[in-house]
Amino acid sequence: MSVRVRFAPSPTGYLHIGAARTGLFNWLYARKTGGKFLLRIEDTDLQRSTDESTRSILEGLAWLGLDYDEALVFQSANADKHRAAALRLVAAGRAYRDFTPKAERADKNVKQEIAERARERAEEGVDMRANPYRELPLEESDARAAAGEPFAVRLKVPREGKTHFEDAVYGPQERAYAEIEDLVLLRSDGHPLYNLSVVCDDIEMGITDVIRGQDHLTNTHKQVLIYEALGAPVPRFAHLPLILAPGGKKLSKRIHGEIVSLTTYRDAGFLPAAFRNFLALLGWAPTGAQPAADATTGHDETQPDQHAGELMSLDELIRNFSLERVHRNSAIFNFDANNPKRWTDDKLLWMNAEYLRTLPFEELLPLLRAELEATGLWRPEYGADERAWFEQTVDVIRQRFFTLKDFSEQGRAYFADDFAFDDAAVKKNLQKDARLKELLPALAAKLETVEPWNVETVEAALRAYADEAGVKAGLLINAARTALTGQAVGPSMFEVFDLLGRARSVARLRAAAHLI
RNA sequence: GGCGCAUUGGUGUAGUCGGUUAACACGCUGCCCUCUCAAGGCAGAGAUCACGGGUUCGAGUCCCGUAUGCGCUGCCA
Repeated sequence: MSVRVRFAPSPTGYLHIGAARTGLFNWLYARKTGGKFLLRIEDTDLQRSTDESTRSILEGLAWLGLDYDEALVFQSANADKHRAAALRLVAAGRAYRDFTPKAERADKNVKQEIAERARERAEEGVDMRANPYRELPLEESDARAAAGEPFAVRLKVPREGKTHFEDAVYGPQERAYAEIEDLVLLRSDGHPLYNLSVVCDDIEMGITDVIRGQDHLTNTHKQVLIYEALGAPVPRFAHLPLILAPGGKKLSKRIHGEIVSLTTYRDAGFLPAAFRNFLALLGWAPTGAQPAADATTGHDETQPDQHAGELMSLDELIRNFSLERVHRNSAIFNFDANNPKRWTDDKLLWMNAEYLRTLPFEELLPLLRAELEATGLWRPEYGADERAWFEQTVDVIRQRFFTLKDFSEQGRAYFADDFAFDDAAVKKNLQKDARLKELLPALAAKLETVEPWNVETVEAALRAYADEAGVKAGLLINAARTALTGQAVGPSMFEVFDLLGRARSVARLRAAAHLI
C-alpha cells in the first residue's frame, strides 16, 4: 500500500517551528516514498481556533515549499461522523454512556490539578473501571439517553491486557490497559474529543503512517485502542523528538514569543531553502554526516549519499531522509533573547548567509525583488535595462549579508540616495580626521576627471591623490566607504565606486564633507 | 505521585556487529589575506561520552540503579 501521511496542526496560533518541522518530516517522507502528503486543520477546539491561524499555517507551509496533495480537510466538518462513530461503539458494547454530571474545572492550573488528582487516585487505589455506568444495560442506557439525560461517551477499556505498537523512531511500545482510563470520546454536549477525531479522520483519509511530535507518544496507546474498537487497521507510528528552548525548557509561544513562529523568520529575511535545511537537521541527520567538501555524491537519484554534508538541497534532503535516522533525544533551539546578535540560532544565521551567498541569482531574484518592493527600493529597470548592473551589485554585496533584510537596510545606499549614516561609522571614518573636510571634496574633484570610470582607474586616481596630499590611502578609502554607503564596513571600496558610478560617488563625497 | 522517553564539548550532530589518540558543522580564540567587514586559508581552545555500579581482556556503544530534563496522566488539542 502506498504511503499516505498527514500534517495536522491545530489553528490556535501561528505556525510553531516545532510543528513546521513535523510538517517538513511528513512531507519529506511522502516525497521520499512516492506517497501522498495531506493536510488537515484540527479546528475542533472552536474556542481557540481562528481563521487567521489557519491562514498563517497555510502561508507558512507554502513558504517552506511544502505542497500538499488532495483537498485540505477541516476536522470540524467531520464532527457528525465522529459522533456517529462514538455511538456505534456504544451500540457495539465497546463504549458506554456515562451519565455522571460533568465536573467543572478551573481553566487555570489544569495541569497541576490533573497531576494532583492522579496522585490522589493512585494513593487511594481507585479502580479506573469502577464507573457505575460502565456495565449499565444498553436498553437502560438508550432509554435514559432518549429521555434527554446528558451523557458523555467513554471507551470501555478492557481490564486485562496491554496495547503495543512499534514506533519507527522510539521502537516497541507497550502499556498495560490498567494504566489507561476509560477515556472520554464524546463530551456531554456532543462534542467529539481529540483522540476520537484524530483516529476517525486518519482512518477516513487512509493514513498509513502517523508522523508527529513525541508529546503524543503515550496518547498513542489510547488511539490504538480506538482503532481496534473501530475495527480499523492500526497505522505505523513515528514520533519525533521535541524541540526545546535553551536550558532544555519547553519552547512555548507564551514565554518565548515570536522566536517560535515561522513567520518571524520569513519576515526577518530568511530564505525558505535555508530555513528548511536548518529545520531538517533538528532531530535528524543524514548517514555519517561529513563536511560538504567530502560529499561523495553518487548522483544516484534514489540512493542516500554516503557522506552528505549539512548543506542539502531539497532533492538531497528527500534522497537522504529516513525515519530510521531520526533520533530520540530532544533538540535545543539555541538563542539568546538578550543579545540582538544572537536573537536566533547561530547555525541558522550562518546557514542563511551561506545560502544567500551561493544561491543562483535567478533563484534569489524573486525573493530580493519582494524585499525591495516592500521597502520601496525596487525599480522596474532592475529587471530590464539595469539588470546587469543590478546583478553585479547584488553579487558584490551579498557576500557579507546574512538576511534579505540586509539588502534594504545596510545595502540601502546601493539602491537609493536617501540612506542613513551609521553613527559609529561617521565617528570612526569621517570625524576622526579633520583634514577630511577638505580632502573629500578635493578627491571628488579628482575623480570627476577620471576616464574611463572603472575599478582600476578609480583606484589609481585615489592612490595618486593620497600620495599627493600626503595621507595614507586607507584614510581616504575608509572615509569614502562611509561617505558613499553610510556604513563602516562593506565590499572592496573600488568596486563600490564602480557600482555607484561617477555622479553618485562624487556627489556623496562632497555631501559627506558636511558631516565632518 | 504513577507511567513513558531521553542524556556525546556552548549548540546541532557522527560514532554500523563493544576494540588503539571520540569525528563533523555552527559558535569561540589567534594568525594569514587586506582599504574596512565578511568570505577564504592555516592553527587552536573546548567532552574523563550526566553520575554510580556491573558484564567483558576491552564500553560512548550491553545490563542495573541514581540524578536531571521532557512528555503523558482532561468531558484540551
